[in-house]
Order: sequence, then C-alpha cells, then structure tokens
Amino acid sequence: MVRGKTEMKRIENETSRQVTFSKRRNGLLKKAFELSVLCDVEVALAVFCPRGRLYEFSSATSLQKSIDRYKSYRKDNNVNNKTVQPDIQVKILICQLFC
Amino acid sequence: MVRGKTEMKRIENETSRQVTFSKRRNGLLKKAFELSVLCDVEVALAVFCPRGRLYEFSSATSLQKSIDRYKSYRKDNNVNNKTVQPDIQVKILICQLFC
DNA sequence: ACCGCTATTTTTAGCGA
DNA sequence: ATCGCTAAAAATAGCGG
Repeated sequence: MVRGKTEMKRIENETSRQVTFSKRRNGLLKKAFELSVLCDVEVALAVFCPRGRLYEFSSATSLQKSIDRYKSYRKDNNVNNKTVQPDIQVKILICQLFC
Repeated sequence: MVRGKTEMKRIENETSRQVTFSKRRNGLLKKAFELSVLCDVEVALAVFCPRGRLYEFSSATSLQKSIDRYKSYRKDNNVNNKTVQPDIQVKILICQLFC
C-alpha cells in the first residue's frame, strides 16, 4: 500500500506501467474536469503513446474546435512575433511533454 | 483549512475562483508531467477561458507537433468513418470540456 | 497578485481476488 | 485486463501575511 515515495522515472515493468497509466489517466481526467467546472474554463487534454490502442473521450469536432480556437488566437495576437497583448479574450494553458 | 467537501460547481467569488484556478492549474500540470514520465507517454494539455491572459508552457512548435500528429493519426485511421483498427501505433486520450 | 501553513480531502501503489 | 481495499502520499481550501 504505497510503501515510500514513487520515484519519478519511467516504470520499467510493463504490467505495472500499464496499470499505473490506467489509474493516473483517470485521475488526470477527473482533475481536468474539476478545473473546468470550478473555474469556468475550457480544457483540452491529449495523451499520446507510441504503442497501444485508441482512447477517445470526446468527438473529433470538439477537439477540432479547440485546435481552431488556439490557432485563431495565436494568429490574432501574433504570438510568433512576440506582440501578445497583456489582456486578451482567451486564456490558454498548454503543456507539451514528450516521452 | 479545507472545511468539508468542495462542491463541484462554478466558484462564484471571482477572487477565490482565480486563486483556485492558479493552484489547480499547477496541480494539473504536475499530474500531466508525472503521467508522461512514469508511463512513457506524450501529453498535450490546453485550458481556455473566455476572459483572461495568455499562459503558455510550451513552444507553439511543440503544440503544433501534437496537433499534426493527432490529425495525421485521425487521417491514417479514418476515425471519422469509424474504421479504426484495434491495434494502432498511437495512443490518444482526449478530454474536451466547455464552460 | 503571490507566498507559507496546515487540517482535511483526495489520489494512488501494492496487493488479493 | 479490471475490480476492491487500504495505508500512505499528495493535493488543496481557507487563512494570515
């Protein structure tokens, strides 16, 4: 029952890694859902893995909406040219991690 | 000191909502990071809100990479036509929530 | 707005089935 | 693979600064 801290590195045992993925995936989804409800924000979450099956919890249309929104936001505010306005109409939080 | 359970509904007080957003945003990022490390997966996370400033924790290039990967995955597997193969090369978990 | 504190709630690793 | 259980770890709401 959780003996000691969990080391923050890749779980080598494949079964354990799979079980942990399943549990933490659900935990992350719950947290994302709670954040969206409590704080009145829109959340998009994607997890990619080189091996495995497809898990999808939303329509492609919805994700596409977020992608379009993100792109049009970036375009409107010239993010690439570092000319973002201090107060804009969309709040975006993006975290991109590769394995 | 956390008296009682937190009701799962929009926090009406704007200051409290802002503080909670800041705290839970960090928590969610940490969870996403941990999932990616422990389970050897790639994670993309976006939070949108109608009002507020831009938060960005990754380069546009990286997010763009994920978007491209997602799109090419969907294209390759004809997701829109419901002809997904049972074992594919990319695992995707998507949660899309609107406020 | 942001920090530190801490009581309490929530998550979760490891196990058995 | 997936469930239930439980002790331990982690997150966090509400406060003071």
